[in-house]
Amino acid sequence: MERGAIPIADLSGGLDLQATLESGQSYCWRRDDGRAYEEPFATGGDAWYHTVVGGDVIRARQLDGFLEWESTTDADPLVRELLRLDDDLDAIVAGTPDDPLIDAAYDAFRGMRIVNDPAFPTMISFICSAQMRVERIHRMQIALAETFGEEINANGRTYQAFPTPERLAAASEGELRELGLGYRAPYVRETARMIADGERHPTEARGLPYEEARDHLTEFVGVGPKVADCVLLFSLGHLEAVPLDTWIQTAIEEYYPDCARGSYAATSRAIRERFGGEYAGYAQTYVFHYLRAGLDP
DNA sequence: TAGATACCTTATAG
DNA sequence: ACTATAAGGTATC
Repeated sequence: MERGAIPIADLSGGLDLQATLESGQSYCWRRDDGRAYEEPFATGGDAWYHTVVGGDVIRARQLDGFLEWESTTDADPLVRELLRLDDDLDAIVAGTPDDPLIDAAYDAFRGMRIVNDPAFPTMISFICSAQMRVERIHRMQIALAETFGEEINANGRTYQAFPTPERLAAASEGELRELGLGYRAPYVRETARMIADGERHPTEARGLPYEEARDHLTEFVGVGPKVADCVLLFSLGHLEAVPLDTWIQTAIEEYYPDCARGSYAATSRAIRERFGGEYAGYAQTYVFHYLRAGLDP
């Protein structure tokens, strides 16, 4: 295993690894201790987490001002990329419009970063997220990896990669339902098949203008505008995407009623503008986590 | 094109 | 114990 330590003092805006990984934006990392992410998130800010990317295992934890990592490869650049450590978070916060709710959320969890997860696992996990609680979404992804994922042995431990599109496409609907996916099972299967067959791929949305990118992603089965926004924000670098989930919808009614426009597309445009445009997704993720933690007055 | 409804499964509230 | 309700929505009509 190779190792490294990234000084957090060098990162604009700092880092809160636990908030980053346990705030419900990423389902690609697991705690080494096997603890499920509790609501709103588990205690223990110095826990080890691990993920598998491209056949390599990466472990990471935050301790004493450093982000420590261990990996089967030289993971320094990969860790920076996956956790968007080079985002100028101070500048992003400074550039966000003054707003009591956003300010409070930024103050509460400063250092939380938007993740940059691989596209396929992100798309599947957010298809699974429909009408689900965060902790259960995690368990579903773990079940998928343990059932259909390739095993990787590293440093005397076995890890499971997230399944390939081909493997999930080959699973039966019944097998997926047995893992607790419910009505999402055929969505996962069909979207996996579309990708495995090369009909289209989520990463094609990376270079498109935001709304075109969102429309592109909704071609996948089980992917509506909300899930598309999650994939754009947490995997494809569209930091202006603001997923309109139940928490944000409620916040719009309560704090930004003038942004409620009836349709998803129109409300999306209004709230993106209110949240500062280019980096509106950062504000969304902080507000989401803040509301879910029950910190709003 | 906007609006209503069904949908798996689990956890929690009453 | 038992029913109602809601959980990071989407597809269908």
